[in-house]
Amino acid sequence: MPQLAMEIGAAARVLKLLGDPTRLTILAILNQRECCVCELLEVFSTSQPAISQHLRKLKDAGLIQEERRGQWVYYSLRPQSEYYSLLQAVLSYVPDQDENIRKIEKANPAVRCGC
Amino acid sequence: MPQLAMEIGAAARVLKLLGDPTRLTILAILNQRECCVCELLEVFSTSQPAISQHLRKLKDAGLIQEERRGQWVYYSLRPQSEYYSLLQAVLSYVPDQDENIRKIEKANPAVRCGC
DNA sequence: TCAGTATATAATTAAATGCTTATATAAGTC
DNA sequence: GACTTATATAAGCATTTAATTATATACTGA
Repeated sequence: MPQLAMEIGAAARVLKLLGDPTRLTILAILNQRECCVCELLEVFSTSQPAISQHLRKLKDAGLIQEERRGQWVYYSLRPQSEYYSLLQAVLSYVPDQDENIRKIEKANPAVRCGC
Repeated sequence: MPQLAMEIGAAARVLKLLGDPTRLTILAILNQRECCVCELLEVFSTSQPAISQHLRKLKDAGLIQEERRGQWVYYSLRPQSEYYSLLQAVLSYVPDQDENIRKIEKANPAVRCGC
């Protein structure tokens, strides 16, 4: 069902953000599970600053939110976003990220010591 | 309802095409009515080659199709596209283009003589 | 306070993007 | 065939984008 119509320029701006494979994958992952940066790093073969910069763009657009917990910063989707349902609609066309999440959980980078 | 999952890189490529305000508007217009290039030109304050170049990208991606009729080339959405339902989902969040279509019909550039 | 880990920011660069102008192609009219 | 209209293509250019490397900041724990 269509939502409230948004300005077309604003929609294009959001879609442009989604139109990058790294960002789209980040969003698809965050749609299944919040993650910190070092967890997302496990998924991509790119540098940490590159991921941080993508996250910043998504945050600036209000699509995601961050929450610091100790030394980690956890990112999650921001359901209050005006574009949340557009995002959900798009993500429903994207494959689930179980594989990538398995990769994250296997590496388990956010916990260094199991003592 | 989610469709068959598509490759995430392919989805990003399509979304990148949608992430331009001119192209997104073109698609929203074509979703309501087929148009030739000179009709689309009425809507945007940009050059004819710019519009043709956007149309070519959309055609290369299989999102639209062209049909020549005399000196005019009419463009329309391509429902057979693998991405048609993603496109429809996105367009449902975009305002209707009645205003732009009125502009086209008022100018009526594809017919020069009413005799 | 120092060392280590997590993350962000800044500066630089290469590549991609979208526009413009100029020109080519195609069809229609006389 | 010459002229006009519609559209496409090519070349050039300015801007944007996404990456990299280097560095700064924030937190943790000894």
